[in-house]
Amino acid sequence: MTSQAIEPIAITSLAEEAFSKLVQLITSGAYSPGQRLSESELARQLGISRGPLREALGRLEGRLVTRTPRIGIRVIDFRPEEVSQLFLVREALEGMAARLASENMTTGEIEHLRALLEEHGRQPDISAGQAYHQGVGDDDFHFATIKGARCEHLEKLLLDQVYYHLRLHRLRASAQPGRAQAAFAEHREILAALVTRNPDAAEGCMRRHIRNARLNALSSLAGSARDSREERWHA
Amino acid sequence: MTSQAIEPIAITSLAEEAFSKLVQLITSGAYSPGQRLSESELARQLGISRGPLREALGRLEGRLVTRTPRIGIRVIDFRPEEVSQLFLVREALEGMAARLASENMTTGEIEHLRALLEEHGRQPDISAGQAYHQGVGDDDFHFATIKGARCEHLEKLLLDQVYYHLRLHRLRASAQPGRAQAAFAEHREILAALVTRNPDAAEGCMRRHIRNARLNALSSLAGSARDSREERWHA
DNA sequence: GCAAGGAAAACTGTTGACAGTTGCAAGCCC
DNA sequence: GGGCTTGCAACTGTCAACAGTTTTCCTTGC
Repeated sequence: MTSQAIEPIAITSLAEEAFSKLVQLITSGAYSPGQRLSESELARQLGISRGPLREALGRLEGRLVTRTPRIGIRVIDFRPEEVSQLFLVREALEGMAARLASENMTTGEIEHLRALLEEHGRQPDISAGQAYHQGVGDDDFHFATIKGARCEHLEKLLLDQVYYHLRLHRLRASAQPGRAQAAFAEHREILAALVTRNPDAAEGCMRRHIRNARLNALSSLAGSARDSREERWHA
Repeated sequence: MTSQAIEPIAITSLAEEAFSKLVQLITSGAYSPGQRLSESELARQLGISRGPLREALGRLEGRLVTRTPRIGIRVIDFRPEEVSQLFLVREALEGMAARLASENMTTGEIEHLRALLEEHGRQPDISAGQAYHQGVGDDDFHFATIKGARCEHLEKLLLDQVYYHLRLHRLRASAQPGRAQAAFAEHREILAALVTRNPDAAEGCMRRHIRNARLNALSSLAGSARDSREERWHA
């Protein structure tokens, strides 16, 4: 007898798979903000009938698309003042996340964060003031901090909504000279507050960091420089 | 010639109407947290085919219902620690809303809020420590404060998500003796900060108020007293 | 050349039918 | 009596067809 465990077949549906696929397509830039999505065309491309597709699009409604009855579906498109608001929401939620992280993160997680920043600090682009390339997933400073907060609601709002919106709008970093360095320095201040388990400092530093990111994003929008599809939504 | 303006016919769809109807049904308590919803039965009761209903349920997914493929739909049901988290999110968002309201509310709006509290203060139930009956819509202190913040993202998150969840779970107020009076007093402190246009004070008072509401809700849950369907999600 | 109108194509919204799956009840066996 | 198995009804997931609406393109007239 072999002790090979049999993996259960993952149960899914076409609607679910279409939803995931569309989230990935939209947030990766395959469609621009404001772009019209044709249900008929999408169904053809995905190789499914329109029923489950409509269901998936329903799930996306109010998150990444807007639907006008009888007209169709568009990828959401924020006005500049809405982008600004997004950072206010982010400030509130990520400030709270940092506060909770200072209380709930394990020693190992904080160490991971420290090592992450150390590695980030070796990027030549930062000292040159050009860019701050962050990792993805666990290697992203913000992602790791949010996870460390141990608050599913917060996490869900940030990762499944706020961050999608940031990605969709390609908010640029380092448009201002020296911003990459400043962002990195701010990360280090946040880490210091986490290490000392100081909730007020953690929240305060994170909020200031997001406020600076907001100012940076706003000046980018003022320049109307939407020429790059490179994802820089952070700092 | 009459100058009677002709109102355009509102364009909607069965899916949209079903969505609105379901939101109302779920948040008004027609279905309990965790309850199974039958698509076949709902379609019969609403008098529509299952297509648009599935679309409406798709929109509700991740907001007020969870779907398990091939099994069906359930009204969301938060564990106690998730309820607690909901108040942390609320604290962050409503704290920010109060900050923005102190900066953005018109004199008329602040006056309306003052009049609202004055009227609330005449409720005999409050001095008796029994309950704090709040109005609905514009006559609700929190609702009015959030509107006064002038931040659509914040408003949408709070009114279309956080508050739905609070209503769904029937979080009780005034379970602790004296809570109604304390809640009312806290409202007045928030108002004072708004009147003086002090963002830090407004945020600080609102956050403390929500923290106290959280403690109150948690002690209600500890008592496992879910015997009333009366909607008291506030204080 | 431009604007208006009409026709056709493509689209969106909805329904009903079919296939596969799940849950419940009844029957049988120990 | 309890547990297990089987069968059937009801359900969920999907598709294709139909009806109504919108968009696009072409023609005509000024």
